[in-house]
Amino acid sequence: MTIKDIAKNCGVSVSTVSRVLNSHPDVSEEVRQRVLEEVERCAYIPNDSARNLVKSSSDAIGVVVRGTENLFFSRMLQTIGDEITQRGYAPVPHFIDSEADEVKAGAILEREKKLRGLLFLGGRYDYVSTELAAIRVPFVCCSYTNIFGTLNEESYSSVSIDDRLTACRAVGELISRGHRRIAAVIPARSDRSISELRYLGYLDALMENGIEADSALIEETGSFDMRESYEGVRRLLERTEDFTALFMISDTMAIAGMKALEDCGKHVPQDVSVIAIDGLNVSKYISPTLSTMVQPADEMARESVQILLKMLEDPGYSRHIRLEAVLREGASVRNV
Amino acid sequence: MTIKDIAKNCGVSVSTVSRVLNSHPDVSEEVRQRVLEEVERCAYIPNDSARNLVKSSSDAIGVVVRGTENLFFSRMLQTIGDEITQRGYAPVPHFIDSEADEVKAGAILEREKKLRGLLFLGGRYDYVSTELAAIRVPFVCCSYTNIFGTLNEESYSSVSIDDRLTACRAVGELISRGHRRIAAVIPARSDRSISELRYLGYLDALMENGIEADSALIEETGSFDMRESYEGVRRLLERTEDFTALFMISDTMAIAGMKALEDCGKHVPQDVSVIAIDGLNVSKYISPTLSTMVQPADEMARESVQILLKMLEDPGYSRHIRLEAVLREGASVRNV
DNA sequence: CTGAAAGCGCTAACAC
DNA sequence: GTGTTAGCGCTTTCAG
Repeated sequence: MTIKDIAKNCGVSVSTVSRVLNSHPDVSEEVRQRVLEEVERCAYIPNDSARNLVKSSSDAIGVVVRGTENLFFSRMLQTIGDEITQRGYAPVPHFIDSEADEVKAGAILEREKKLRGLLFLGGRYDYVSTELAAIRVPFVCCSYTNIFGTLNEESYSSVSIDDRLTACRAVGELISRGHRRIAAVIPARSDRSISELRYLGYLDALMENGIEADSALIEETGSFDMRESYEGVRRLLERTEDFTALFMISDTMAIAGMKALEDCGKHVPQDVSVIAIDGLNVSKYISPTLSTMVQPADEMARESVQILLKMLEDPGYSRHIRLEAVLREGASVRNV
Repeated sequence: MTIKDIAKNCGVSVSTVSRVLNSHPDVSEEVRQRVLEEVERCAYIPNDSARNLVKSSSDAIGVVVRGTENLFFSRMLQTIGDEITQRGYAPVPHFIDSEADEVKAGAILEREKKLRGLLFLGGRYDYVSTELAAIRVPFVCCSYTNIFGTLNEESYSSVSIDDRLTACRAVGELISRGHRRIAAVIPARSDRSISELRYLGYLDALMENGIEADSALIEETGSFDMRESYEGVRRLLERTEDFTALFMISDTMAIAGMKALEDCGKHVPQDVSVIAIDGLNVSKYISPTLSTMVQPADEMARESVQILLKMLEDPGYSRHIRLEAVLREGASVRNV
């Protein structure tokens, strides 16, 4: 069933059917009705590949979301979609695996949908410019930066929190509450990515306050997985109990970590204070509620779209914005 | 940059380039190398729309995932993808909003990617056959059923738990532990969907055990949202404290509900026992751990793929499988 | 082994 | 208002 069949069945030409399908004005009401009925009757659906192929441009903006389990991203996607629509463009969301190559996915999407621009929700922190050659439209890295890469700053935009600074503030909060022995459970010390950045922020805070980092207080987990976080905290506890606070680099890790503490007889926050980064919704509904640095998801989403649209108008425009994560105080931290 | 440009730059024809790109054997090694280098140099990416358009068939199986925030689905998608790949087909995942029309999305995807079959992860429970006319390939409803609809059983397959029975078992568990006053907080009593089914299961359990349903113990929330669940439980508590157990129809709702109980001074499970359905990972990491009926995600995923593949081989084949959800005991239920 | 050419289904000039 | 037609970028016969 193609547009030809519909045309034939209605006794009109394909262009007329095409006009009806695309709500062009130059069609008599009578013909429009006839075509619409036939389309309905046949449950005809236009072939999108053919449409995209012939279209020379569009008002489409691709949104590549990396990691389908990331609640943080799916929430932002909502705002981004609304914002794009409201500005007269059409969002084209595309989910990929958290291990997948977002640049490649973006490049394919760009050609397929004739995109005007791209928004990446999550991606690598270490692009080099040659691999970005495949992307020929303006793009914004949303919620991450290219701090470990060598990209020319003018060639793209980014909107995110300052991960290192935020981690530093989180740990600083613990220190200001009197904690000195602060453990950290992290996926990796040097993944050239978010884990490394937040770990560096942890070190910064210690340094700033004249506290010596103790490697016995640092445990690596290999991933952001809850099970691994749980086990990481248990390993930490087996090695030493000599700490009063625990810094976790994500909310989900913190939730699993708190459970490990409880299971080992350590009460939060009486025995151990816990602080994290992200500000997920669920963190408000656990006991005790988690103290966490909230990423301004909505603002991040809106800023990203705004910047991208400005890049479309004005080639050469680019911005790198660091938004502030603010502490949402829960009940997981106490003064010592 | 199209296949033509590559061909021209290499001094060969487009068909030769196409052959190289699709790893056909009939190309001299020398030419293959030349083409590959040029492709690399130009960061050329074939246009997928054009490919899909010209392709007459494929080994692609569409997986329409409804609801991007559903952790349960993203976990199943992994297994489904692996299983499809292993069987020699190619999974084409496609995420849509939880409010979106999965049938339409599936139909579009089917034509665009020339799918052999479709797998729906989440969808409406009340299809009528006319709206399914748009789908011309075998499909399996995964994790839900068409119990409120009028679809011909032979025209499709489904794999899911028996929601009503599972709810009945969950509440039955509470009753067997001595509870008689059992409250329920649900999105809706009659949404022709999962909420209604699980609510009916709740009523079944009461009925079977000669307990009269008390509408004062039932609170509707309007959605599965955590905030709404939290507020629902608070409303319930304001109205009555005369219950010893609480049935929540999903894990996330239960987590928020437990928080509401705690915030109102009700300890779980000392004052109120809580049980739910789903078996999310996170439910193992909250305090107290949640007692919940676990949906066999992996088995569901694998069965779905298996059935779909059989439907491809044997048109006319169809199955409707109800898998069993098993209780994962947490610490949220006590005997009274 | 390689090239020429016929479409895949659709849109958008361009005629009438 | 409506029809005709030239591609969009690619794969795939069919010749050579």
